[in-house]
Order: sequence, then C-alpha cells, then structure tokens
Amino acid sequence: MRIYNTLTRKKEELKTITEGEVKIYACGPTVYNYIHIGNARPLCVFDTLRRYLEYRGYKVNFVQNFTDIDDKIIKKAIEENSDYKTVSEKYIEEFWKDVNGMNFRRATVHPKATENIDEIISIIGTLVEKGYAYPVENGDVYFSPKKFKQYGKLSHQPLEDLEAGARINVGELKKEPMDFALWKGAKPGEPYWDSPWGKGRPGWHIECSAMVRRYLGETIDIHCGGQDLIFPHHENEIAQSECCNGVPFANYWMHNGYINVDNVKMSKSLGNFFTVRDVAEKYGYEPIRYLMISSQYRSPINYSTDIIEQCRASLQRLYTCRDGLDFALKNASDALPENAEKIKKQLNSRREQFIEAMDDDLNTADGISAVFELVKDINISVMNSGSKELIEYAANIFDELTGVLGLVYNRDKGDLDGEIEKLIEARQQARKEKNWAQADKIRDELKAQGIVLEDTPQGVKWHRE
RNA sequence: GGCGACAUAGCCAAGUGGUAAGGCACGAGUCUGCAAAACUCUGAUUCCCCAGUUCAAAUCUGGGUGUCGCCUCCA
Repeated sequence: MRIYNTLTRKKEELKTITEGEVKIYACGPTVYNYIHIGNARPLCVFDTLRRYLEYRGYKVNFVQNFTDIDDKIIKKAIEENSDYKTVSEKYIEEFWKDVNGMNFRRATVHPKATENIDEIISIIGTLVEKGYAYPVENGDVYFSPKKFKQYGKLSHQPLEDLEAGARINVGELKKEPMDFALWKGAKPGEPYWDSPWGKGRPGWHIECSAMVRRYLGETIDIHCGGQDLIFPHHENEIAQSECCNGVPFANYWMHNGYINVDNVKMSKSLGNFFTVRDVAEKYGYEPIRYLMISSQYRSPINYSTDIIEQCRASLQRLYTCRDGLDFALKNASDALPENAEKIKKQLNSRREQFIEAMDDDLNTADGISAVFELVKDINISVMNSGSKELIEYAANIFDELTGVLGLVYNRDKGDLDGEIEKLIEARQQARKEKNWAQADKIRDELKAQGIVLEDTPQGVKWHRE
C-alpha cells in the first residue's frame, strides 16, 4: 500500500517496523462537546484505514486518545457549574453513541490523558534533564523548540518563519515566543496533579507523546490526524518525543482535509458547525459516513444539505442491491448457469479494482466506484440468475468490500409485523381481482408508513424508506 | 509576509503524458395494470484562462485569474 506522507510530501510504499503489523496513533477528540461533522472526518477516514489494513492482513494496533483535561474542558465545567471529570465523562459517553451510529470500530485502546499523568511526568522529567525544557517559578514547564534542530520538519517551515506569529501572552513566563507548555502550574480552583514542579496539569501536546510511547512504543508506523494539527500539535509531539527518546517518532504522517460549510472552514469559533447527531437525526448516520469517504481523504469536502441528500440517494442503490440479493436467494436453486465461471471472474475483477484503488493512498472514491460497478454486474448477471451459488458468491464479495468501507451497515433486515403482512396480502388479492384502485390505495397507505412495495415476478418485495 | 491545497458535466467526484471512471439529479426507451427497482440510450469535442514542451497534455513547464486552508484554540 502506498501512503502520502506529510513528512516527505510524497506517496511512499508502506513499510512497517514489524512485518505484518502496523502501529497507528490517531489524535482523538477533546471531550467538551458533542462531536461535529468535522470531527467525524478523521474518525471515519482512519477507521477505514484501519479496516483496510486489517483486510490486507495486517495486525493493527490502533490507539486513539481522549483529551479529557484541558482549558476548554475546564471552561465548560465552569459554565455548567460542574467539574472537569463530569464534563469529560459525559461527552465520552455521548461520543460512543455517535461512534456506534457511524459504525466506527473501537480502537485497540482508547486511553485518556488523565490516566497517563505518570508517563507524562516521566517524559517531561527527561526533557528537563536533557536541557530541552525548563521549569519556571509559577510551576509551568516549557519546551524550547530552538534546541531541536529538526523543528519544523513536518510543517516544512523554518523556525524563524514560525516565530513570526508567536506571542508571549501576559502572565506567561516562557523565555522565547515559540516555547510551549509541557506542564501548566495549577491556578486556584483548577484541577491538578502533583509533579516535581508542583501541582499542575499537562499541556496539550505532551499527552500524545506520552500515550504513544506507553501504548505503542518509541517509534510508531503511522500517526494521523486533521491537517490543522500539523502545526503546532504534531510538530511539537515530534520535538518532545524525539528529544526525549532519541529515535524517530513516527515513520508516516497522514492528515485528512477539512469539512467546509458554504465553502468556509467549519469551526466552533465561527459557530457554523453541525454536530454529527443533528445531521444524523435528519438524514441518518450512514450518509455522513458515505460523504466522508466519497472523496479522497486529503481533499476538502464542502458540506450542504443537498450533498448529504445525494449521499443518501447513492446509498439507496447499494441497499437495494443487497436487499435484492437476499430476496433473490429465497427463490434460488442449485442450478448453475453455463457462464457462471465467467460471471465469477467478472465479480472478482471488481475486488481487484477495489484493492488497487485502496492501495493507492486509500482512494476510497475509486473504491466506492468499484463497488458500484460490482452492483451493476450483480444487477445484470446475478440478480436474475436464480443460482443460489452465484447469488451467495456475489453477496460475499459485496459484503466484503462494503465492510471494508464500513458501509451498508444500517440495512433493515427486520421482519414485517402481522398487520402490514395482512395489508400486503389484501393488496395481492385486490391485484388478482384487478381492483387497481384498492391495490394502489393500500400501497399508498404503506408508503405513508415508510414501507415501499415493489411487485416482481417472484412476489412482493419491500423495503423501508 | 512565509507555507500549502484546490479549480473536471446541473450537483458530488476519480483520473497525473495516450485520447474523459463512478454516483446523484434530468430526459427518452424497455419492463410493469400503474408504479417501484433494474436495464439500455442520451449528456463535458472537453477538463478556469493564456503561452510553451511533446507525435500526443485534464495530466508536464511558465504566466495569469479565482476559491480555500495553515502560520493563533480548532479534526
């Protein structure tokens, strides 16, 4: 598989540290609110990456953290007249609801910053010892990027240029504008942990360095996150970890593009954001997932209601096909068509097409189009073949590919209740008697209840809207 | 000011040197009692503009124009 590496700005063949295994760290949410669709994109892209790597036979160790202590959480706690732990726990719980809705698989581990204070303190201690960091009298500890010669290698900016935008805020005791906090001395009323530098809490960047090392080791294969994390967050992680451990931090860096709304960046500060659950309530979760992987993960996506509706319509074609296979199976026999081998070969070629696309830097857009071409093949050659073997063969490939993409998971396989079955029966009777008015009336009634009927030579087929 | 991304049919979106995938929407047809679904056909003589390289460019080079992002909390 080839991956675009932000570090080298090139697509590179993935060579893992241990053959057959991949260690991935993905920056997770700061839990102070419901996740918005912008948060959903990296979750979705890297969930798909993880699924694909496993599909290709890798053992994937996938770590995704929770930032459960930081300024925003403390602020929220004050607003809600609560404490940081109540806030973070609440939004972690809400996070899981959206995760389930979006069909994200659980990571191997979901560590929390506050569960890793010892590791954080240990790394800060080493950095102070080695002279990369310094404590100041209010209990803060700062890191000096100037001491790390490779600082700027990820964002490809020389330190001097980055310095131009840096500021020392009032009350900060750091020596240089670029210095950033590893540890923040506790202010009155703030949550704190004991440390060699006094009571305080970790800075934002250090937690990831700590959790990477503890759960994955000093060097990992892939580190991922949103493009906006390249600087300063990921740049700082590299500096902390490489200065502390003396070995490369991550071999590949993957960064997803943004979600824009009306062509401008969606952000909490602009207030133009949609939470995942707001969109899901109206359109369902799955169209969001579809949207996220309908274009290459590095390009920006513009969100609008038109687009999410298009996604829902596209998805419908996949559902119809998959439901059709189940329906066709009911009337299938053991007879195998003469050209069965040729059809199987054709179906297999769609799998190859899919893999080729996904191998090229996770080109999910092309991956989806392979699935749609598979659907077309199925509709033409499999659906009406009446061959049990062929239908099952096609269904397996369909499930395999959509499973890697995490799609077609909300398919309604439920049965109809007796009332509705009776209505369908009554309609069939009316049709038999050529009482079209009555038949259409029942069909409309069911439609109003979200049950869509289709008359086929094999009987009545239905699906929920 | 520094760094970067993007510009392909009504909409979404692949394609990075060999003559424009796929999806949605629209229209026509086949099928159907009518539908629905499915299938078939139609749709960019053309890939923001200009110039260049080449037998050949949406794809490479140079120059424009436009949109967006990072450099500050942010996925």
